[in-house]
Amino acid sequence: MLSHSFFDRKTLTVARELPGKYLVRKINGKIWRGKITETEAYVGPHDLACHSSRGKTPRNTPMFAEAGTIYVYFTYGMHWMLNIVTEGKDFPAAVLIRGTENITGPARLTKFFKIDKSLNGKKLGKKTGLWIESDSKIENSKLKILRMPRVGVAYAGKIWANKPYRFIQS
DNA sequence: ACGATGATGAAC
DNA sequence: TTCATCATCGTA
Repeated sequence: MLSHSFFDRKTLTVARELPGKYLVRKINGKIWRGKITETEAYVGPHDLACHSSRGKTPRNTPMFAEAGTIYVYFTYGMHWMLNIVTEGKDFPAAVLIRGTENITGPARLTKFFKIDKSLNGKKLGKKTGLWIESDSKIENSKLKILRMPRVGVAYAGKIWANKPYRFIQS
C-alpha cells in the first residue's frame, strides 16, 4: 500500500508515477481493483485550472490537508470526481484519477468504485476502504506514458489549459 | 452536438 | 437570494 510519502512529492511526479499502480476499493469485505491508466496534475494555487487558485472554500478544503487525503467533489449535477492530495500540508495541489484499465472517464470510475462525498477529506488507507497499491512486477520507469493537455479546463486560459499535465499509460 | 442535473461560489 | 458555471457522460 502506498504511504503518505509517495504523495508528499511534486504533483507532476505523483501524476506521472500513478499509472501502473492499483486503485483498491473495499466495501463490506468485497474488494475491487483497477490498474490506473490516466491521471491529471493540478499543481497548486498558481495553476488557474486548479480549484485552489481561487483560494480556500468549503469545497476545496481537503486540498489543504496532508498528502494522501482524498478530495472528492460533485460536478455537472451528477458526477463525482476522485482526487488524491499531494505535496505538503497547506500547499493545495492534487492528482485527478481519470481512468483505470477497465474504466475510462473520471465519472465512470467513481460510479464503478462507489466513490462519493462520504470519502471526501478522509485519508487513503484500509480503514477508509480506499487505497493504492504498487505491483512489484510493474516498473513505472519502463511504462510508456503519453503526456497531453488536461481535459475540460479551457476556462483556465490558454497557458494553463495547454500544459501537458495529463498522463496516459499507452 | 446537445441536454441532463444540482452543488458551488461569486455577485448583488 | 439569485445566477452562471462546471476537472462529464449518454444519446442523437
